Amino acid sequence: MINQGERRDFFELVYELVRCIPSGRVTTYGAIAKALGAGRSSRMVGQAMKNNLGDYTVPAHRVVNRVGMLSGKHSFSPPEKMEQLLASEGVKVENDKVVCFKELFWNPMQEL
DNA sequence: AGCTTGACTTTGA
DNA sequence: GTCAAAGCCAAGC
Repeated sequence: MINQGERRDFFELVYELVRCIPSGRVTTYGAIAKALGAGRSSRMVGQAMKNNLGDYTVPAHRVVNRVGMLSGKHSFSPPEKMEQLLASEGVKVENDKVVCFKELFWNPMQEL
């Protein structure tokens, strides 16, 4: 259980889960939110990521929306950094979308 | 206490 | 299959 104490903010829980994402794999905001028991607060996951950019170091590039599109790539220092990082991990990105997203998708609940 | 915002998701056409 | 509209949840003001 990633949820040791629900005292923390939603953001921290998101950070922990995102840190657990294996290299070369990606997941969706909804899956994260659901894994945390937040239900449909997928938007908040994104906000957490944005917050992380300034405070914590989390592989936010491995988090995409439900269709595998790099929704938040614009929030990266250079937007191109996101696809670059993904490419470095073996994830191919085409037109801001993850190729074979279905195959690369990492289900948090399946691993946890 | 209430309203606005958001790196989303789901549903209906 | 795609496009537009409504919904949900939590944080920030």
